[in-house]
Amino acid sequence: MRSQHVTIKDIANELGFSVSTVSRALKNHPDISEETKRLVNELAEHLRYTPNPIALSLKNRSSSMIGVIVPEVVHYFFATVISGIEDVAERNGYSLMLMQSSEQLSKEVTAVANVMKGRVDGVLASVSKQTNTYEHFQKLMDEHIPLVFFDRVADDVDTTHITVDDFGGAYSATKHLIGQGCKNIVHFAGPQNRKIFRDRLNGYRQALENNGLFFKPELVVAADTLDKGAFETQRLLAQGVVFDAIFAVNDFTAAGAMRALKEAKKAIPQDVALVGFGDESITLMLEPNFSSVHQSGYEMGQKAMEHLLMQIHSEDKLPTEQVVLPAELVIRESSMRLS
Amino acid sequence: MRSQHVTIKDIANELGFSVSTVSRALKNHPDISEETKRLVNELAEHLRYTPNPIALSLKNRSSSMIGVIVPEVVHYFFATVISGIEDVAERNGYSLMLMQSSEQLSKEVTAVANVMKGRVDGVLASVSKQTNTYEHFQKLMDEHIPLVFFDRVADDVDTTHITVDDFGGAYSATKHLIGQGCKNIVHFAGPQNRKIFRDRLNGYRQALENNGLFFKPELVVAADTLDKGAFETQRLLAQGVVFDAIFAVNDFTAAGAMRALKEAKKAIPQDVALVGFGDESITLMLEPNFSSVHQSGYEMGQKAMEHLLMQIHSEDKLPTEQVVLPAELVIRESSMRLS
DNA sequence: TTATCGACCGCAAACGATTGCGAGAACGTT
DNA sequence: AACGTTCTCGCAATCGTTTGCGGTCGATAA
Repeated sequence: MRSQHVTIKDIANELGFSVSTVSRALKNHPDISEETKRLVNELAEHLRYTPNPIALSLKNRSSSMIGVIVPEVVHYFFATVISGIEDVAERNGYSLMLMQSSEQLSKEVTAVANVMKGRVDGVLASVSKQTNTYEHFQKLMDEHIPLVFFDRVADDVDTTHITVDDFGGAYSATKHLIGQGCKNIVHFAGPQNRKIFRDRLNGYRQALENNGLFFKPELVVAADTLDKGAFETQRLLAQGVVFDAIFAVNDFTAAGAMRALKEAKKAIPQDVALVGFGDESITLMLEPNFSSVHQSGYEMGQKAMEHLLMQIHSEDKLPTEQVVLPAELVIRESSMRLS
Repeated sequence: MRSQHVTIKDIANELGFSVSTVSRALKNHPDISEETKRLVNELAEHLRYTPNPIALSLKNRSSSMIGVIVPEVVHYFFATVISGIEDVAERNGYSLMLMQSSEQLSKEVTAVANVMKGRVDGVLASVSKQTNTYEHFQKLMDEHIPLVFFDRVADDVDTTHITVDDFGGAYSATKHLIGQGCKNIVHFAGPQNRKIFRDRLNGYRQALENNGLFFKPELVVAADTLDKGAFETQRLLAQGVVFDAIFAVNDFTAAGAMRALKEAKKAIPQDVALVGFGDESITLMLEPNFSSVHQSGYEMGQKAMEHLLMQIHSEDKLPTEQVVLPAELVIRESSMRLS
């Protein structure tokens, strides 16, 4: 059961004009007399006429819809990005078509196919952890559908990327810990097939080497969840590995580490200082509040949408840009050893 | 710059058939010879023809799009709901058009207006905290656009609601605290213009009265954020109000209360037991882990979408349903006084 | 030979809106 | 009186697809 929308034709019939006259009257076209415009506009108002956007889409070959493909909506960071996208889109008269890949390549491919049928004017995407081929995105490019990647980018596809300065954020976090007198800094690292996680590791490493410390492979541990963070921290302590700081690839891992440290009666930050990445809300919920590298998903979403709009509105292909948003270290109790 | 999609007409011209023949051939219509079908399908495949969904929308007066209106995407609960909606929608060939009201009535009205122009086949909505009039939703109903509310429902609008058993959840949380020996249970309550918050308060009250305790208005405090939870807890302590448990309307408020209690050196749960609502991830991140009423947003999203699909596919208006999902208390350290 | 009948395919309208072009009326200009 | 203008408005094509109705052609039956 669908609603019966009032159309231009309804107005035309009622008034005895042709649809073209009504259309022009509504757009204030000079060819139409004031009297006719008045009649048409009054009736349109009375009938609550609104133009059918689907018909307009067909005519104009543009839908005012933006396809958004994210790995998971439930990740706080992605949720903030979506929020930023939505705000800019809404302000510019665009709507969002949301699809999630659930970190699966197959669903990502489906989503891209969906989007390629011509439903959308452009696409914003962040690739799934599973993605190792970029053909589907390349097809999008081949069809000349504007595409902008954010956060998790497809390195091979030649289009605009919006990322945060993972390297710089990791660098300043590590440097900060060194400044606090830490000598043996553990890094809980994420999967190295993703550039963002490699960058964080590299930033950590570079900061060590630039500040008179050695990079010790045994202090780099694969851990990117709360449970792994707790488990690996316990393991390090049990194995008697000497360390006085932990820089975690994300806040959940840091939270896990904190739990294990507390259980082992280690003082934070005196025995072990702690810095996370992401500056999620839990940094303020745990005690001590812990330091983290702030990355604004909201801002990323805004920037991504703005760049996409520029591409959509431009006549010819714009040069691709690599936008890197600053990642700012927020220092809190968990890493303040000096006063 | 838009892509040049291949259309049925392209195939028709290439092969020298009319568009009608091509259309029928693609749909395996009996009027078309096998030979023609083969030619058409081969060329369609070769040209990677995909039907233009916008043209189909216009023709069929249905867009296969569902409008989703939520207060905030960044709330974990809503993110899980969206995830549930998306899964069911995707499985049924529907796409999501996402809009957020940012808890503002004005943006909610805009979103509804957007959706009413005929872009969508149905709407799923959860109303903003600010919303106190339901005219905009009523208009949707008047236009016969299928509408299902979830979580925060508009009581006045006669349509299907999907909620969790807020009353039951609050009841069992409170009863549990009483069972643990608590005599003076504080309730941090949400805005009472929302039914869900009223229900939680009522569940709390009913549990008290059914279990031999008096309902004391001074123990009900308006607080629904982390900061307010912390602040009001401090205030209660400072004013010397006697209480041995807190049941908070959501987990963030509970987290705030926990912080204030820790600062005041109150033992949890010995001095004050604590139960939240929502079972968000922080319940496991804080120490002690705190009890909470679990509500499955994912399931709610699925149910909402399923009910909406039923309405969309039905010829005539279905009777409205009030679906109440169970809210299950998850007991953790923060409220286990007896062993 | 003619009527009948499948088999196969095209015309055109329709969905709702836009727009180039042309047409009719009224008016003024030589 | 003949012509040119200006003001208003309608026709019809277009966007991509579907579908009722009709038309053509060859074959078979009468």
